[in-house]
Amino acid sequence: MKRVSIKDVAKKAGVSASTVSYVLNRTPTETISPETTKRVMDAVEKLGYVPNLNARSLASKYSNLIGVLIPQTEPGKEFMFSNPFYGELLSAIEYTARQNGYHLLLSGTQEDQSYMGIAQNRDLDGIIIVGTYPGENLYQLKRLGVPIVLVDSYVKDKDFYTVGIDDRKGARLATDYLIKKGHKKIAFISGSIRENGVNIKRWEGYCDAMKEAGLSINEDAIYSGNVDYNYGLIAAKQYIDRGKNQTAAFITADVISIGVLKGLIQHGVNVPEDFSIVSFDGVYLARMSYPSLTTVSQDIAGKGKRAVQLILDATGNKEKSYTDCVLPLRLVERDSVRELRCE
Amino acid sequence: MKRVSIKDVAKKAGVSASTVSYVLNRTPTETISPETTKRVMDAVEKLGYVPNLNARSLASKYSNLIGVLIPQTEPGKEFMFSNPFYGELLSAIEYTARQNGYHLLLSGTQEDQSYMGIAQNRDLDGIIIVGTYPGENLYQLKRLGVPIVLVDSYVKDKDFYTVGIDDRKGARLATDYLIKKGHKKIAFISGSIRENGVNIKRWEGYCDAMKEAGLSINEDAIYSGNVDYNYGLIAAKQYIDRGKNQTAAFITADVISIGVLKGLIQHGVNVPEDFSIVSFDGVYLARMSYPSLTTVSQDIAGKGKRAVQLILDATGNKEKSYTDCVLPLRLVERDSVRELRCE
DNA sequence: TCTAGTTACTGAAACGTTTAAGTAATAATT
DNA sequence: AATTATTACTTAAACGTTTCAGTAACTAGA
Repeated sequence: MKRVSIKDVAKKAGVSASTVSYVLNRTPTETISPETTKRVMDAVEKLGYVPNLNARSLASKYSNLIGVLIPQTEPGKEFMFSNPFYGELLSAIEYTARQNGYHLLLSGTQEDQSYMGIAQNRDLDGIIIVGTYPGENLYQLKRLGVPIVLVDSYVKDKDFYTVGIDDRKGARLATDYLIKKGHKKIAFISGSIRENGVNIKRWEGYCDAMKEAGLSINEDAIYSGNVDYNYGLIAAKQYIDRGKNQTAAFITADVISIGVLKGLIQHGVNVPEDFSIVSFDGVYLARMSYPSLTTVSQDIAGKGKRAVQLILDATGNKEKSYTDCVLPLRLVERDSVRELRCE
Repeated sequence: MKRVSIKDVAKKAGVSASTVSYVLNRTPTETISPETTKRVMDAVEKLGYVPNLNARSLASKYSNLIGVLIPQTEPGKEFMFSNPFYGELLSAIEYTARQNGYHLLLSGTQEDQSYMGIAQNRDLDGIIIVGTYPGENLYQLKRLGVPIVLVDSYVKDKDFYTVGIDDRKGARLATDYLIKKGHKKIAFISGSIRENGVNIKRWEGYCDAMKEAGLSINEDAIYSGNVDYNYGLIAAKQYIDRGKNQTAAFITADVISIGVLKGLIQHGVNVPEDFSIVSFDGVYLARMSYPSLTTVSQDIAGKGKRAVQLILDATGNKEKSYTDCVLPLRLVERDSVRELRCE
């Protein structure tokens, strides 16, 4: 299966290989006559020539490839996407990249693992890392000298671009909403609360709101586990076991909320009649459930788009603008919250 | 940002570049002494050398890259993954690939678009194409001479490997189940019914079951649209508008079912009390809903795994075994079906 | 008319690997 | 002791591009 190379095109067009390259890349410093251009393009067409991007990237240090690292949420398990948020984000990244002639090199990551092998390998033009934490495996990547975009990370380092949201404010928005609706005993249900992670920010936002409203935060109102459906089931069970001491919850991810919803119903607790939920993310799932979820909705598509654009801009040598990108949030009211009348 | 190359390692270890290459690739025909091996490995370690896979693949025609093409379900829209099935499948593919030292080159596809540009570019070791239809853009790819795995396609061509399920049998399984539960008027709700697609097979399976049971298929029991949540809402509305003439439905995708579920509830039709649903796929979503869905469940993880393995085996020159891979199905009983007592 | 500039190319090195073929030293066979 | 094998390497070509540094022909300026 002989592949057609630039030399074949050159021969057919009766020019040198470099001329073909110049024609194809419209290098602005070179001047090629219209007739030659046409002859080359005809040959390209006729032979069905597609440049080999491996060779191009080897020669030019420019690969049209963006690496995307998404955490493997359950180590050892097959499903990287136990949270649909990742799928939607990836989808937006892929779409934007493709619109701009880029492709994606996708890899799941475990935290203990070096990112280097994945990243150094192929002269990537940029790397998008989702939800990572500070650590050596991350800082190593700086050596590559390519733009790196951190999505949803609280890593403080000027060498990285970031795309995120104001998690603290968002959590506050959610909690305030419940308070406004008359709730006083509000649970906090989230994934694991780790330093420099999004959940700790959301926890802070929750505390902000509670404190400002003069409400106390009881130990037994705090639930923390994995960010997945199963944990939602577990949290619901715990809520029952602990004695149903809250009338509402702020839940930091829609997937968890869906699990909680299911768990509660199984135990005869109805949402929103008996229990109100405001959650976070705004994935598609949030509108699919019954009742649908009132949630702090992120612009997930915007997040992916921005991440790619930051890399494109950085590659195109534009000034490092928007180096930290904070996207807006809005609370979407749906059906999972009941207004509590004052007793 | 000087990258360290094989020559740097060679110099440091006091050997030639080819020796380093031989050490690293454990080429079986070459013999390298233990001492040299150690010296090279030490140098690699010390310099933090990682081979450039672009160069490797240029020289060796072997890239450790698998291309994955997933249909962009809604052209022009950002979400390639409007059906969570794709996310789960991709996830399994990624995991298996990574376990074997491969990475994924991901691209969404529109049907009218040539696959060539995406695929020829980078000396892929194999290509996995999800849910495609016969067409020139597909057959062109044969020229590349790399193994191609078609997932969920009814393309008859011995040059492709396939991984799929028996859609017809699965649909029959679903419909039979409803019939066994006493239903006689059973709707068929699916994505667009196209030649050589999965939906036409599922339609056939539905017909098989109905015919065998001596049940008639009414025009107004057939619903066809997109494979997404929104279409489910629409179908539910149509069901109401057409006069609620069925007691149950076989729905060909869980996402659609979720939409139908929601649409019905909004119109006061309860599942399973007033209407029963058996659907297809077995995505996570199916257990998350309320009521959870009785569904014909595929081994999605197995599908992804098999697809990757077929490529690995083909690359490793093993005999073309399992060239057509049909994975098992099973009906998972959950809460969306009610038994109809005979009247 | 001579020099300097411009236009439209070409030649060849370079990118970082792999791998076929070659070589020198030592070991085994006759 | 001479020949053949084996071991442990090295050399150099090749993979398919890009791009720097020419170069030849023509044009413009003095």
